[in-house]
Amino acid sequence: MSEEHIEDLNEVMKARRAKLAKLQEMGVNPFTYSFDRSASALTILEQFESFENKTVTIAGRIMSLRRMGKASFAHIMDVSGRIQIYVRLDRVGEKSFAVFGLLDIGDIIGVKGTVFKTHAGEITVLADEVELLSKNLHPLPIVKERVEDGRKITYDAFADTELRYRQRYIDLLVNSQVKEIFITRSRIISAMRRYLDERGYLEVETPVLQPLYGGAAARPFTTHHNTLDMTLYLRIADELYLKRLIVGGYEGVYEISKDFRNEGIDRTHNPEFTMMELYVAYKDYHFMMDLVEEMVNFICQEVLGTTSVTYQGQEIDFKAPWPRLPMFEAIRQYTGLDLYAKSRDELRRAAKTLQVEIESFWDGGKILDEIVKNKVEPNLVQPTFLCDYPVELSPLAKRHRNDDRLVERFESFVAGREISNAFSELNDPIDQRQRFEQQMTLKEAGDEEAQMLDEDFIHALEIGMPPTAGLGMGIDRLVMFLTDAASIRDVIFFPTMRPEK
RNA sequence: GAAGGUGUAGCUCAGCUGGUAGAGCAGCGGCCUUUUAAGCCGUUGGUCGGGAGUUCGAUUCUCCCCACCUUCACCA
Repeated sequence: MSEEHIEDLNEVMKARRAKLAKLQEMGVNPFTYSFDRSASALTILEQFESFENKTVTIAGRIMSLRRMGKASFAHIMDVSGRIQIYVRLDRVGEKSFAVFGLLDIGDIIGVKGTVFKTHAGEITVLADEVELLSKNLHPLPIVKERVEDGRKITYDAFADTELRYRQRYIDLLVNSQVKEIFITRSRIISAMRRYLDERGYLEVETPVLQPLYGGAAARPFTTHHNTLDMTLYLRIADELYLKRLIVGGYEGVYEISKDFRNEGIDRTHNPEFTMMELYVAYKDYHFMMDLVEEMVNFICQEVLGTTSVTYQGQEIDFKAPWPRLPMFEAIRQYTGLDLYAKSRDELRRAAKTLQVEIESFWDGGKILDEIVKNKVEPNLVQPTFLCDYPVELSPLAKRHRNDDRLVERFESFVAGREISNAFSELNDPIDQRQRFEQQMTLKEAGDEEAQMLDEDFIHALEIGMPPTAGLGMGIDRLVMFLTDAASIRDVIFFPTMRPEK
């Protein structure tokens, strides 16, 4: 603060500081300690009849200011909303009115006054006392709104996406719908917790820093521990640790946490994102499909009061049950080709026919995955379970009870995007070792996302894991669907950005 | 990683084929005691993302760099 160069500040900021100095000369502390409130803006607006002509104390940030000589109107905003205040010289006295004259949009104030309705019909607090609580020194974007024919028209919206993400605190202040999105996000997560807690699942925490990463196909972030002098990875998934807890005797555990994947950024991917993983003993993937449907329905009802939403112009209904579409049937349906039990070369030809680009080192599973990604997934607009994946794609999933080529796995899709991934967990340690070894082969062949062999995890399986169903659900994407957000950055407070130079 | 787009006052934007910048809002001064995108009068404010080049002269043309957006690639 002492290093601040006043001469570098622009005119507006200089004016703010001049006012700050003036206020201090007048004996006003511009950064106070606390303030007792008796009501929020919203409760006064909603319960006007019981507040009319009563005294209230409220606090909030000045968001608009209309001075008219010896009287002023302003809107102040607290977490619940905005309410107008009316400050008159003859009511607050000369000193207070002079202090009020030095206030700006962006200042945080406390007001004691009487609730009434103006001639124009707006519920307003007629101030008896106004107290500055925190001075604004950097001007806020001024966003003005007008209601015409019931529609809200916004003038000079704070719309620069880069600034909105970098300075989210401003975005939250001036774009009211942004605050709503994040409140909805919170409610979604808390509804999910409630659903899981009510069913007796135990919320747990497992390591973020891991000597071996696993549980998903992804490139990790690497870091280093000084004292141990060892490389550690930021987790790409919780899976292998949560399954160790099932081995340890818990019968239902879940974790809601950040995972980190060192990959591209676009509107559905952020390097750190929130994942919910759940493992339930003695259950299989059929149980997990039922659970996903039911849990998402529960969340929709709790948060939105309905299961149908509009996402980017598309009507989507989460109402259970969702279709359960075996992968090879889906491929038949959307490409006309039957790719079941085809050789790698046959799959290559199919990819070529379908104009799906593939890499030379890919095995049959990976080629299939690419075909599904391009030809099937975009069609899955309404919530759908795509199930029964080829075994090569799922090194941690259990073989299908009726088909050795497949695993008991499903992913759920909405608007062409995956929101969950689950399977009957592989608990045969011998099979698991072979799958890991196959992954190692892929890794050597150049697949950077192939998984690493985790001896301790196999050791755990050798101790014995009950049959278990496991689930991973991307929270950010779920939030996107329920808030109609086009970009993952709209549902993450502080998305990863390059630093400003 | 590739292609395209954008970057001008605190905010939202305008600036045609090069002549060193404008508007509205905000700010500042004045008038105004039920206004509300308050109004009226006056006024301040910009290394035109950064750097280099071409030119008598660059916000405008060229090149490099930076950030963001979109699409693709990659990725759940």
